[in-house]
Amino acid sequence: MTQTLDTAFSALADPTRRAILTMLLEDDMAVTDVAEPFQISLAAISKHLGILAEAGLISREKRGRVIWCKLEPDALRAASVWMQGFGQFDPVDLDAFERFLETELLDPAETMVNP
Amino acid sequence: MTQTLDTAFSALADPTRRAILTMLLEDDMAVTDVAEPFQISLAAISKHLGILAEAGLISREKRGRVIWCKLEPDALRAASVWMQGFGQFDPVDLDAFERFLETELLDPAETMVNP
DNA sequence: GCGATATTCAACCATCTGGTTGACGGTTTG
DNA sequence: CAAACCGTCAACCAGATGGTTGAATATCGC
Repeated sequence: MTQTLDTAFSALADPTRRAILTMLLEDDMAVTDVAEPFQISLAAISKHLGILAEAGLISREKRGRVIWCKLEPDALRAASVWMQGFGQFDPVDLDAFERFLETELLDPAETMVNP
Repeated sequence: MTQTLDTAFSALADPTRRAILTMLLEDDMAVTDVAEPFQISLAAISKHLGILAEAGLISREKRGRVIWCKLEPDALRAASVWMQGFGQFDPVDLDAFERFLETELLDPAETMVNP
């Protein structure tokens, strides 16, 4: 449990990785396609995906020479449950979240540095 | 927003800091008292509290020579909202969380390494 | 089989992180 | 006032992190 929270939260602490998760929310993607909107090297993206997979936030499946990345929200649930214990949050404002996602999806690399 | 998530998630990524937050859930505490159950130095705890405060997760107020630390769950809300966007989580199992808290509160330092 | 494509591996680098210790500045108390 | 207490600061250290480049490993299409 503690281990799960460690890896989950530290995986989520990086804006590039959060942007990747947001992209995967739309659809499964190949590594190269995940890397496309970012300015960093493919190898760096590959490392990020490794960290996300290690944290259980995504899974990777090789089909042919392409590796497909898939969102795996179970690890997020653990972290979410932990956080819900603090404070009686208002029911989640999903409209606000949708608006946030829209801007985020325009250009993940952009919103990463410029909220 | 992105900045908030960065600092909030990376603050939450450390088990010592999560343990501190859990302790503060019970009541406000002085720095020395926060440090008591841990084996690390007071200075290290002071740094952790600085990081938590920077992330907006706690606030600190000096009264006399004692600094009181108080849980400030607003920053958690932002992170929680972000996470809720992923996956249709089941309604939070608060009973499970209470059980978790009970074990956690027995000895924060212990549960940190030994879930 | 060969060249192109998809992805990782390995080595390296700069910077951040979490910890230590010792000195220091306020505040309380005797 | 002096001694004790509360907490931070500064300097330092080992190890993690996020990035790079170049070589290596599969797999595909011709």
